[in-house]
Amino acid sequence: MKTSERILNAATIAFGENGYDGTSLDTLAKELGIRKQSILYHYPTKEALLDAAVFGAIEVLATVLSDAVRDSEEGWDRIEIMVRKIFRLAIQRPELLGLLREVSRLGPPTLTKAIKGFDPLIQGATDWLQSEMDIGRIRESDPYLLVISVYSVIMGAATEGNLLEAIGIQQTPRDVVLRRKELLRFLRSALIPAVN
Amino acid sequence: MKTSERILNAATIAFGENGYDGTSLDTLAKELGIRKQSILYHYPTKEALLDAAVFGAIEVLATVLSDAVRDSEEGWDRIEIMVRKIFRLAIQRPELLGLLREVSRLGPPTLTKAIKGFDPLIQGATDWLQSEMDIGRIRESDPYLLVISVYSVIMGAATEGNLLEAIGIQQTPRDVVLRRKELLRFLRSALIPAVN
DNA sequence: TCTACTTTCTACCACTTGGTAGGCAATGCT
DNA sequence: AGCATTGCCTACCAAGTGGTAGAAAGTAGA
Repeated sequence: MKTSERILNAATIAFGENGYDGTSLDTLAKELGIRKQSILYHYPTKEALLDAAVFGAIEVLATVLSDAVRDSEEGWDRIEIMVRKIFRLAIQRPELLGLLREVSRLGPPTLTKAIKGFDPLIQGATDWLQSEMDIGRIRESDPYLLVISVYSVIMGAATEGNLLEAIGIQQTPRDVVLRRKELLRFLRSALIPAVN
Repeated sequence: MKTSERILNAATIAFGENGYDGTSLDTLAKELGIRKQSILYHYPTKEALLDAAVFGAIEVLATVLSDAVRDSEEGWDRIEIMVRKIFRLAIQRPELLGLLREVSRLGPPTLTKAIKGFDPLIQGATDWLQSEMDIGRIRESDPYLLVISVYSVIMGAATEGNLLEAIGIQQTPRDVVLRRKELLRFLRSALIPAVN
């Protein structure tokens, strides 16, 4: 793997797990077995490195989600597949979601750029939700707010593994499946119109 | 107000908004119009200051919630009042929830202590949920996992104000009410058994 | 007034931070 | 061969980090 990619991967993990301020270029370099100046050669500043990591994370997320859209039927089925894919991402690469959460805490200017990258995703989801509402497959409400709500719910559920671990609850794969199931039931009953 | 209290308040806000690593004792002192050494007189280390801030935040949250329990009827009504109180807290003192989220990212040893402080709250909520399930007012499921899920959902919803702000959505009080309403409907349909 | 205690301060310190300047080997192009 | 470019390095720096030592200033009791 190219050095610049190795740096980006390590940075994504470090920023996602320890936060931006909690990550120093020196320790990052030490992990990679190189000097800090090599990092600064590929990414001129620490902030540029952060931006690159965030951009990469958004790209991965966008790919995962658009794959989900492509592979899935309409209606509830699509939401279910999306949740499954995001959960898999949260297990396999928890640092990605951690990084996105970190960005939302850091605020501008990084958050502003990140939002820009997210916009097509949000726009697409909003439009789709609206059309689903129009044909009555999803309950009527403000689609934009709904996207944000569902986003934060999924985000919270997918990243609550840390918490459980700290409390001392074993996180067997089976437990993860259970939690995902719980969330899906949760989302389903909240989104699907009552069948009267 | 006593100096030690002023320090604690400022620290809670700073840690909650900028994170632990993003807050330096020097800037904290400058905000307060004192020297860093005065902070270190009242709190011997930075970590001790963090612990004190976290303890205070948990205490406030515990007070708010136990007030909610005292003031409310049983069943769904109680959950609704709790959500309202937490939302009010998220608006009036967003740094408290931010701090708790930060702690869960920092991990041990601070998180371990925080969990200990939280334990009575979780225990009480779990027992109560179990009893509600027993009499059929809330759907059957693992009460412990449910507490964690509801916690992260509320946390996500209550702190998503940052996100919305960054996206550029106006956050009028009316919008907050709308989002809270949405969340309540969400929780309600997920928790209350279907009335067949 | 003398004394003991609390609180805040100045003066430092060792260490880490992100970043600059420039050297040096490898690579590839002419 | 000559030469520019790429990639990683050593050497260094100014600013900031949490923390120590101890002086100075207030405060209260005898």
